[in-house]
Amino acid sequence: MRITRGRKNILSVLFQAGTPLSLKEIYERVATYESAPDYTTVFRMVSLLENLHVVEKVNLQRDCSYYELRNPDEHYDHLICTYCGKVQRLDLPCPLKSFEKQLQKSFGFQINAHSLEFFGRCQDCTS
Amino acid sequence: MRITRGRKNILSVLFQAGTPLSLKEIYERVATYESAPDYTTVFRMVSLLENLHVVEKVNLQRDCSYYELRNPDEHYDHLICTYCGKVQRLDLPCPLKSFEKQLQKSFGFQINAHSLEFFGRCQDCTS
DNA sequence: ATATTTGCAAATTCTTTGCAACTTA
DNA sequence: TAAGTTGCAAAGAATTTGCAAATAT
Repeated sequence: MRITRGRKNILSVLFQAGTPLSLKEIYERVATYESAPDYTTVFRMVSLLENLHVVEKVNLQRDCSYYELRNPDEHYDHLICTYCGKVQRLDLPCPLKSFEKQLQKSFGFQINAHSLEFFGRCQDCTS
Repeated sequence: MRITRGRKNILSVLFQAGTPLSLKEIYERVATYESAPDYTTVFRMVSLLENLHVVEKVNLQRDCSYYELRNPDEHYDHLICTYCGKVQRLDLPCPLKSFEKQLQKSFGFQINAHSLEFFGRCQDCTS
C-alpha cells in the first residue's frame, strides 16, 4: 500500500477533525489542499482504512455514514445534539466493559464491538 | 388517521416480528396477506409510525434501515451476531440509566434517547 | 362530499464499480 | 516495468416525492 499525497491529505483531514465526518465533508475539506483527490478516491481510501480498523463508521441517525479515526484498541461513544447537530466524543471510560462480561456469561454471546450513541440537547442548547 | 386494512397488516407484521425488519422485509411479509399494500405505502406507514414514536429505527450496520415496534416508554438494545446475522433484543434492564444521569450532571447534556448495539458471535456460532 | 390514503412512476441521494490512464516504488 | 492508485462516468440501491385514482368516514 502506497502513501500518496492524496492519501496523506485525507488522513490529515480525518486527524484534524475531532468529530465524525461524512464522505462529502472529507471530500470538501480535502479539496482545499493541493492535489485534492476526487470523491471516489476518498470513498476508496476511507473504505480501506475502515477495513484496516483505522477508521470507524459512526451512526448519527442521519442520511449518510460518518467516519472517524480510531486507535486499534480504543473506540469512542458519542453525544449527539439533535438541536444544533454538534457531535462530541465521550471522553469517559466506557461504562459497558463490565456489562459486556456479564452478557458473555449469561447469554454466551461473545462481544467484539458495540456502538453507543446518546441523543439529546447539549449544554449550549439548553441554556 | 384511518386504520385501513393495509395498515393493520403492516402493524401485524411488525407485531409478530420480534426482531427489527427492513422496509423490504415488511413489504415481502405483508405481501402474503390479503390486500397487500405497495412498497411506498409501507414506507409511508413506517415513517408515520416512526414520527409517532410507535416504531423505532435500528442501526444494524447493514445497507439499509431496520424498524421495530416499541412502547412509548420502553426501548430495546440489541445483540447482533455478525456470523449468522441473528438479532436478539436485550431483555435486561438497560445498563445506562445511571450513567445517563451522571452525564447530565457532568456535561450538562440532557439525554433524550440512546442507541446501543452489541456486535459479536452468538452462542450457536461459538459452539 | 370531503379528506385521507394508495399505487405507480420517476426523482433524489448515497454508495459502489469498471476501466483506462496515470503514478510510484 | 510491474503493481498499485486515480479520475471519470455510470451503475446499483435505498429512500423519497408528485399526482391522479381510489377509498373511508
